[in-house]
Amino acid sequence: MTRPTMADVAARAGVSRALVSLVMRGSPKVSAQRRQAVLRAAEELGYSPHAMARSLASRTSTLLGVMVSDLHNAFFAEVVDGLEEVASDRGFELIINTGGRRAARERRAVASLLSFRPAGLALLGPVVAASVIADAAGSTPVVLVARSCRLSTVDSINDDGRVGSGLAVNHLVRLGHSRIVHFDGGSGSQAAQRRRGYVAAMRAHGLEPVVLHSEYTDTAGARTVARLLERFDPLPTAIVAANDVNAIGAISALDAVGLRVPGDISVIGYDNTSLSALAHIGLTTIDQPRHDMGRLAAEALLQRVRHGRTAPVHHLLRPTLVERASTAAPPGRPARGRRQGGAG
Amino acid sequence: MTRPTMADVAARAGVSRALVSLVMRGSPKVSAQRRQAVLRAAEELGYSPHAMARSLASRTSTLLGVMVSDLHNAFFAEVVDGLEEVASDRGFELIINTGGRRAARERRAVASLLSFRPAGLALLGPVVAASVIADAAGSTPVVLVARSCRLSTVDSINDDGRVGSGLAVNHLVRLGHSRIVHFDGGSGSQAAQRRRGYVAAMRAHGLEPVVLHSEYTDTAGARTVARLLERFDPLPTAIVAANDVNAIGAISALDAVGLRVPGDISVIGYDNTSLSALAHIGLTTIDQPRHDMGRLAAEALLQRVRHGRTAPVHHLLRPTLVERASTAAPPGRPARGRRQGGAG
DNA sequence: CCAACAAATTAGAGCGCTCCAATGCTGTAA
DNA sequence: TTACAGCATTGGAGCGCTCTAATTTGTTGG
Repeated sequence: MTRPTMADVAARAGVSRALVSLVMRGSPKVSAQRRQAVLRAAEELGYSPHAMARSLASRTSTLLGVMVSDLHNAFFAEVVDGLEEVASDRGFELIINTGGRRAARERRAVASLLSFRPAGLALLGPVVAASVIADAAGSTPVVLVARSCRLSTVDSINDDGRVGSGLAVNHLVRLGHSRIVHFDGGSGSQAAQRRRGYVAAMRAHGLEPVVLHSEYTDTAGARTVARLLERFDPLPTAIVAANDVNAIGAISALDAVGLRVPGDISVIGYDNTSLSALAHIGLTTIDQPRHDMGRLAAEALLQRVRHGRTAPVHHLLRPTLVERASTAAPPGRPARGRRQGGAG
Repeated sequence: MTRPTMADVAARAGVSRALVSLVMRGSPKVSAQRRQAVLRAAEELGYSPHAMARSLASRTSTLLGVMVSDLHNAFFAEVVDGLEEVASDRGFELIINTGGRRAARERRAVASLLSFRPAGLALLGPVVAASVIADAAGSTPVVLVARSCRLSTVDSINDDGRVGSGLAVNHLVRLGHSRIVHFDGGSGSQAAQRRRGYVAAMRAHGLEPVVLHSEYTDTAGARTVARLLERFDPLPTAIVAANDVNAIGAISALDAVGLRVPGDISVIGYDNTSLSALAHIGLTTIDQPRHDMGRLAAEALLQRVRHGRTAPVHHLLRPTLVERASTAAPPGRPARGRRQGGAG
């Protein structure tokens, strides 16, 4: 029942425990003959090294702690996926727990992860106080994802919500739009940045920004369309929605009153969820490189671990425009194909 | 830099290391006075026990290994969420890696998890050979999720795809439908079971089953509608789609030729993805209790760990019908509200 | 044939903890 | 006073490994 240990392998191979240790760690200073003997003995006994004992003895860890505010959220699940990819590639494992967006639970979750003395700690969308983060950073490298916090001791990975909204506005302006409104995400995360990006981009084009309060849900998107119809005449020709779900709600509300997307009005989402990619919906949207964020987070930790970097890095990733079928030239303009610009 | 150990706390509190150990484990056989002293010393030094050293010494683990075939997939992400909920509730942590649906990688992933000597191992949708699973089960409790494999040593958690399709058919029959077709999921996971459940339920109602080959994508759903329109006259009055995405594709294709859902034809999905809940779509669908599957998986492991259960358990969860707006009585029948039955 | 050196191997302490057996300490009964 | 509980406390071995320093083995040159 109890698994074989290094001593068992050593006994079977007729060598010392230390030699088995060297073989297991792939040391070059072992004769080919003994190596074979050890490997065979290990094979026969079904031996594999005990990672915890190894970690304790060597005072190093191959564990990366990950505190996810909410795994249910597809955004974080993909970040974790990216983290895992890099980690396992480099021989590290992820140890994960969640904080449920509650500071007290997050604090306990972080403490629990730290009790394993991980090589590093990634906090995904934490709501916990900066002091807790600083504390953690005192005992292991820490990287923050989707949370900015300019401590001098932690790395951070964020996407640039301002740039994203700017891309959306630029795309619409290029198509010929000028009456472009923004449905904002209220108090949701990143909403403020997206709003600022929209306003800045509009001003940069000499256009008047119009922000309608909304939320990150489809019903909010639909309600905001209703307000739009009441208050605006003429209607705007394009909507920069708070996110994809909000855009879907807006589109269905427009559809319900006989307005065609993109024929009468263009709509652009944000997040590039799997939703937006459905052929039926074909939503033009802004993609956040979630997977890359996870990868970069892992890289940041491993750089500190393996290369002893101490200066903080702060990645601000550029989102990209994913053009699909919900945007086109405004009505009255020459109808062009979905591709703007180009030689045709 | 280096964190304080038990010896540091003992020295500061003026007691032995063993006493500190007792206090840390909450033993009742410590005088209140010493306990205070130890706790204060620990507090002052910022001491917290080293989980790995503890685990090594006590020959127990508070780690549950989780091998996910694909975290990118929302289904598994939610299962992990359920696992995590129960685990952290019981003082366990999850250690996670992925196998990318490739047997060789999965084998390595499992080995890597086992090297931490976890208290148990959950395999989510593994494709690896049964022998590998049996091996793992030799050294720690194992639970399989979304993979049936009747080894006598492992537990399993699955949803019953046959029951789910049966629910869909029953629902439609109750609404008055009799010409009900199934778009199947081809060779996708669970597709065969859903197909069998559909066929069996139709036969049970004395109806003729009609299965059209399709796939788990929206474009496949649309293509299959095209085939339906070519070949069937009269058209069926209801479609049991392969899954939600397939249903969305079907609905948009029906919409494109002027057929109304549910006015002209009812459509029912499968999976209850976040997609189906959008107000705009309002897809009637079959819900798999993903979160519960994760919870049950964790419970199964912990029962073996804590209560020494050895007999395998095999949970086959009943999916449930989630009624929304894409199903109604067939045309020609008295139009009723969305709720069938009842006193009204 | 032996010193000198490099390469291969090993003994043993130690990582931070748990756990068992042993110790000290009080108070009560004989 | 001694004996003996009963409880609180402690010493020390040991969990499975790594790592340093020491030892053994093998090779070469004088």
